[in-house]
Amino acid sequence: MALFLSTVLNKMDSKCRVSVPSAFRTSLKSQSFKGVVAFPSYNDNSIDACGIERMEKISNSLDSENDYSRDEFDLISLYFGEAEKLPFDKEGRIILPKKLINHAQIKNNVLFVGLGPTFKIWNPEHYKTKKEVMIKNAINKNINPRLKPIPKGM
Amino acid sequence: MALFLSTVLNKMDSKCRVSVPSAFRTSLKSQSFKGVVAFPSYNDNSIDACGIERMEKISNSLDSENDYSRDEFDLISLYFGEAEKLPFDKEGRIILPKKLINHAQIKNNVLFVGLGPTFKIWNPEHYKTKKEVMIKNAINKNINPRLKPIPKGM
DNA sequence: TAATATACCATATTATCCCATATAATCCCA
DNA sequence: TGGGATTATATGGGATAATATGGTATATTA
Repeated sequence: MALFLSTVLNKMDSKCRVSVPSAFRTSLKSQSFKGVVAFPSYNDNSIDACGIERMEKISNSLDSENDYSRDEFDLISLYFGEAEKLPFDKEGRIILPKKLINHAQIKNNVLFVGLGPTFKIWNPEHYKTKKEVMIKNAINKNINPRLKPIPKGM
Repeated sequence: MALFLSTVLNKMDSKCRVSVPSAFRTSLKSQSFKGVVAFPSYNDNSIDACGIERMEKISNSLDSENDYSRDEFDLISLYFGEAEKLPFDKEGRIILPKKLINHAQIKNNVLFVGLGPTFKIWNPEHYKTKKEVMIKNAINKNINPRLKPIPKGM
């Protein structure tokens, strides 16, 4: 499964094209669909994105035994309706649909932020704000910024 | 899993390249990504680093059953955004990104300090200070410098 | 035909490769 | 065990390739 790391700032042109960071493209190289799957985030004004494999896995899990609640099931279903397949062009760019641009209020600058199995696409200014809020919140609630997993076999 | 030991001092050149100590490279040899993953440390002005396997484990735990609260999840997400995949060149060097150089205030000298499953990259002068503080603190609190197994966390 | 989307080409910038060399570590055999 | 020979490592610089990004031409479709 793909692993997305780091933060990259790129530019969107007049045709709404943006280069997906080279490192992200490399992470996706082995997947069957050459591009990304993107949909509006429900938590904030950003775009969530990942490779097709992840969507296929989620799709399969919906179709077989799972312990999703009715509400969770409904929410996940919504994602599929709003998801877009965005293929790479020859230069490794995708075209951002108007809907997603509006949702994330993207102008010229586009920020790609790795989140492990997924990544987010932001208007950089909004990300800055969001980040500050997250850090402030963590300090307030005294959350230890320690990577707690390493669950087993580490 | 990799095991990083000992302390090595190397130099960063005008292109921000540094040799990763040969022993560290050997520890990483079996991993799929030929390089290191690095991110700013929250606790001090140093760079935390490890192999890709460790990040993959954490990433997988995010994407499957986990007991992270929403706040913890946000905070861990920040790690991925700030982490950088730094591949080895043919000579076993990595290129330190400006962001990390600034965070650790690295000039020419670069100190690699093994920490077991991870290692740290320091400006040697700052490490010296940090070390003195740690030792002083241990003496004050009368901590027994005995190595016991460390169950979890990093 | 107009409007839109896709493919194709050009280029500046940046990162990567490739080679050269000094130093340090290791080997190997007398 | 000593000490020269050999190999590995760290480091420097120039050549080469990849990336991001802009623009033009061709194809689609309304």
